[in-house]
Amino acid sequence: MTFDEFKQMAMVSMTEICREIFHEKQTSIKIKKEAVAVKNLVNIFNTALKLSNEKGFQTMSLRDLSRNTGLSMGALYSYFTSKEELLEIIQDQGRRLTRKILTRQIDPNSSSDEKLCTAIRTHLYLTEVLHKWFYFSFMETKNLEKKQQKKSVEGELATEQIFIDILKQGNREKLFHVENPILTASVIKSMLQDWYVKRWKYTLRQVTVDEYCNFVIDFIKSAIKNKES
Amino acid sequence: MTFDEFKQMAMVSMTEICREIFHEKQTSIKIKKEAVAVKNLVNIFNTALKLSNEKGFQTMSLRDLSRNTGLSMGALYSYFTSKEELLEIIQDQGRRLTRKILTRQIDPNSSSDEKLCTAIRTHLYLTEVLHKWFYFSFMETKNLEKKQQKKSVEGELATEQIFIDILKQGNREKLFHVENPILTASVIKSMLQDWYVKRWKYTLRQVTVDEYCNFVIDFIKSAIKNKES
DNA sequence: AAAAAAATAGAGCGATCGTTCGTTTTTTTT
DNA sequence: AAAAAAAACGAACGATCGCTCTATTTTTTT
Repeated sequence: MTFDEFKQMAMVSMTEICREIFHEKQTSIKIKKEAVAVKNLVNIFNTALKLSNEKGFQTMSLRDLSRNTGLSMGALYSYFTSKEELLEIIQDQGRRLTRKILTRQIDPNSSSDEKLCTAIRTHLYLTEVLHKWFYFSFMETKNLEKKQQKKSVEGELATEQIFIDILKQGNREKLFHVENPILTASVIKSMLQDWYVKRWKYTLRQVTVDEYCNFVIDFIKSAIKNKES
Repeated sequence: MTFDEFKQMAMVSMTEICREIFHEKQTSIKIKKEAVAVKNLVNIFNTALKLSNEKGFQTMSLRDLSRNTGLSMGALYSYFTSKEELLEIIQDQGRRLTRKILTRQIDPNSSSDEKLCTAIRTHLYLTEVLHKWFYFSFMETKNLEKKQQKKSVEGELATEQIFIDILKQGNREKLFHVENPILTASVIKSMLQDWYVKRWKYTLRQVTVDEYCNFVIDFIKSAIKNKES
């Protein structure tokens, strides 16, 4: 799957998930018609992400959000009951999308070597498409309430576990030689994270997502490949 | 130098720098006596860092800061002219300390191999001791005004340049084989960053700074060492 | 096209924010 | 110990925050 196909898939999923949210949050959302609700939800989420990435969610006032979405204060509060809830919905929406796409991509019957490449590529493509959400999620986690914070941590550790499992499989297959799979997965994840956290740096240096992807795969493989075979 | 020695050095530098700030910011600071000023500045900075790391600088109100430092609102405003300025002073203070310590440690006449180890170790020790500041700086950069943001970016790129230079020296000395020193330095930096950004994860897994340090050095070396020699 | 329902608008509320400033307390000097 | 200087105090101010609620506009149904 190329990056452009990936991008399109994510876009479709975005409105899909807004439709899901509309049906699940009937108690919070005062709007009756799906078409209206979904259209405005997409607008609200995208605008909130844009503003939050510029100056942080806390600093973004709902009047900012009102001005930038073109919706009045009253209209906004037809889609969520509090600013806190908006934060939670956005986080939740991103987690759904991530899970939906990640599990779809990795073929469980492939070799550790292939799995590693696919996992890295998928993760980078995903964070490239959903850059704003990942950056937002990364920055705002500590502002969530404890319960939501826990979900965020679980999501993070789950992603890491995927890499731990791949590395262990690689050890069994004698393709990799990894003494400490946990720390290795940690540093792999830190490299993937850098792509969306320090996005400005790579934009500045005109590094594309495919270039970065290939570089990271080569770097990791030369660090962990089994030299005895 | 062991980690404990390193820790003590940073503590001394902390009050040193508060003394510097006191003398330079005479226009902002209304306090006359150095001893009083330095004592309270240290208190204010440490408390502000603590609160900011819990809930973000923007969310921390000056009444929070007042309560936690034991100083009144009026007293606080004897040490800075605005909340914005406080943010800038803290950022500036951290940058000074980083520069002061990093340049002190690396011996320009050593081999690339040694330099790499020293740079990694020093960076990790430094971020361990000044964890709160590094985390704060990382999280709050986007809330600075453009001019201060630029300083922050410059600091980041300067640190990265240190690694780029070491890698290039390693290529010349035939100790390393690094095709893309810029991207390699980038991912090295991302691993070092993970230590203070995802501190909770390593605390949870009971990984010490020395363990992480040794692991990262091994990982990087096995990725970049010249296999033809 | 009139009536009903749905959606939006935006002024207004109490709370809290950053900041100021006259007063009080503490420290230093005489 | 009295006078002067330095430091700390904390109530008060205007601005802005999240949020609500009624009036108005838009859309749908009859």
